[in-house]
Amino acid sequence: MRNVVTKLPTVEDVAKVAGVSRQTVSNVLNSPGIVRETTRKRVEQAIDELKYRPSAAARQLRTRRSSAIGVHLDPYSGGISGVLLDRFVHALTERASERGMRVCVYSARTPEEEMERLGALIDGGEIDAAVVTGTFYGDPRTGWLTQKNLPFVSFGRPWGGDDVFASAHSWVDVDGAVGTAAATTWALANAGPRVGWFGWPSDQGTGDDRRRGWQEAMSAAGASGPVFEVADDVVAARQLMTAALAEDGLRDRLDALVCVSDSLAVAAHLAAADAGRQDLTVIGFDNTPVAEALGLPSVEQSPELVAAGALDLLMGETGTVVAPLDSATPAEHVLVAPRLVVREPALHR
Amino acid sequence: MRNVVTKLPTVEDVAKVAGVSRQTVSNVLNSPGIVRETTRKRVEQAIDELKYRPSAAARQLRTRRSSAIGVHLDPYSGGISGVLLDRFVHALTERASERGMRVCVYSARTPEEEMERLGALIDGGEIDAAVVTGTFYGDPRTGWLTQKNLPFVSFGRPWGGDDVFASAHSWVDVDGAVGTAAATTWALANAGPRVGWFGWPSDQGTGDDRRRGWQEAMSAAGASGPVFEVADDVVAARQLMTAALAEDGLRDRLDALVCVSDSLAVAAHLAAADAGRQDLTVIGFDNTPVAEALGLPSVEQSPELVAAGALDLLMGETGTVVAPLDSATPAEHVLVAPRLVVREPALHR
DNA sequence: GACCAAAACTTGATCGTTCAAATTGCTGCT
DNA sequence: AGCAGCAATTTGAACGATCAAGTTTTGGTC
Repeated sequence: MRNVVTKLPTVEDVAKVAGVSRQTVSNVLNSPGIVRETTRKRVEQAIDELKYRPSAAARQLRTRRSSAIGVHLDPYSGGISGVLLDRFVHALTERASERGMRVCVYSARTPEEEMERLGALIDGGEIDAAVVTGTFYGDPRTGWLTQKNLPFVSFGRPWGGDDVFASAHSWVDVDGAVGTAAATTWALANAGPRVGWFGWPSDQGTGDDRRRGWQEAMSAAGASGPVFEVADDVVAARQLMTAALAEDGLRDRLDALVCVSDSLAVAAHLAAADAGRQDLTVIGFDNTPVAEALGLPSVEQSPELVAAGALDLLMGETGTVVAPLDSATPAEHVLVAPRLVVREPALHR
Repeated sequence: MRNVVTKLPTVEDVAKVAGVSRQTVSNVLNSPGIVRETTRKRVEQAIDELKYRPSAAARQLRTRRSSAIGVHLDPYSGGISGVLLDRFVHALTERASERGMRVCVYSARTPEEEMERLGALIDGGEIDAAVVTGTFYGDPRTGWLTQKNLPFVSFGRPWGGDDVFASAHSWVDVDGAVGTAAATTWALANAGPRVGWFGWPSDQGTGDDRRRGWQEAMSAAGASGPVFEVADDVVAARQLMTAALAEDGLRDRLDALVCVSDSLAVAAHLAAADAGRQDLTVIGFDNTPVAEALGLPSVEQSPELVAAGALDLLMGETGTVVAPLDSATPAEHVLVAPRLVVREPALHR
């Protein structure tokens, strides 16, 4: 087979074969409704015959739409939490391609570098919208994007705003408090009344939100339990928990631990096993492969739902193009309720 | 601040400000060498002043290059192994943007669907090259891509070809055998002579390659050990290993286990602990967060090196554009040597 | 059959860049 | 001075699609 690099067919070529004009071919592709049935069939056949595919670049140049969404890949932190974002990116890619959109990923080590990268993508017309992840207290990116007038959604609430629901931009997030509340309620029912909290130091964000869920569920049940705080590091967390179980004689006065992350849950589980309390109910958050492997129950964030929500906000529930920013329509929000994945504790007795 | 959507500046605008022609501006951007120093400075200043950024679409239309690389995101399998590919995608994105390339990800559930997606990207001129991951025995994608005449690299050898090094396409891979050999040698020196293999059923690919490393290191040392095989599933693997340790009275006749994956290593570690052999040296493969969390030694694949290798093959060691396919230059290969990450076994006594 | 409105289709212009070819300016040599 | 040769710069055309504004066809009504 000769490997001839023939010129790719264009609308013009298709038009010639189908005996119509350029524009009619274009219409068959973009607004089939306005083309007569018989003509459409003829054009479609010509398209198949020539194996025609529209040139993305030409279309993009003319329409000023790229049909691409930019997504930041957070720096690989070497920990457990990265898995969640990867699932999110994955789901976003699948949903996006179902709606005729592509996903363009980029990386940056700092918010400043990220804005530089994003700026090039935006001004170069390479993306129609962006999804920013991991928003934090005082995040400069959201304001910058708003000012740039680019449609975007953040995965993560705008923490620290005066009124979260009056936020100027759209966001999707997981309702952490609902997740930890579910975990706490389940623990109270299945393990006993003495349910502790194992979390991060106060951060005005995700961590506090999750802790609130535990707190409220405990109050509602008229119960109370100890609180431990440590950074998201397995080794440090394990040491802390080992010490705590030993020192306070806490070993036998604890029925369960609700944890802010799977990292801490793993640490707590290992520390408990060291102390001869393999039976201690430890519940994680994120449902990462680690929790699965160890058989620990964990709160599942459903990044797939988050991704779908992000696209709905950008494109409307059924739309096929990114809706332009319109200061009239207010920003919207999606809060996904997570779900507790219960695992068989018998597995690791 | 009024939110005026002013027309973005074009080469023409820059040219006017700098008092030169379109083409000279273009030259400053693409071949600065042929522009006189003083002129270049003037143009660069005009660019800064207007905050000009070239339109990706227009450039792409004219040059027939998109400066984008397509990468498949494998379906999220819910397991541990996905982490490795995510690190690879991540590293690829970073390296690519250093070389002025973007990364466009896409997803597909089957090879057929993948070829469909890729076909649209290729014919639409959206990507200049592709990276395919997870090649398997009899993979239809590589031949198809070769026929499509698109530059590509596979992460993973063309398993099952007659002569791997005569392969028609470029690939990058990790030398699994070197990794397991290192693990085995280390185990022989630090744990004892009775080192077993815990792997997958024969697959004519990755798994067999890794087993070979263990086999050869054992032979070289004049040692031998038991072999266990099971699919990559923590629960099933744990059951099998628990049974094995009990039945054969193997419990006290084993010094270490070299495993084909971290999943199996975790399973083996848990089974060993159940049997009162917390001290059993268990070595994993992939160095995922799970191994890190449990403090298990593991073979690190360095997906960062793999990504760099893939780009070198596509663009040359220093190039800034994808080299066109040239049947004269033979396909090339990069084999990355993995590295054993030793962890403190004392941690989890 | 004449007329009109709506539907169906066509034509010229345009998006912003780079290629190819033409032009201008400069240097050194005879 | 004349001119070759090279460096620096400019000009017209093209990439392949869609938009906006035209023209033709269709079908219904009297």
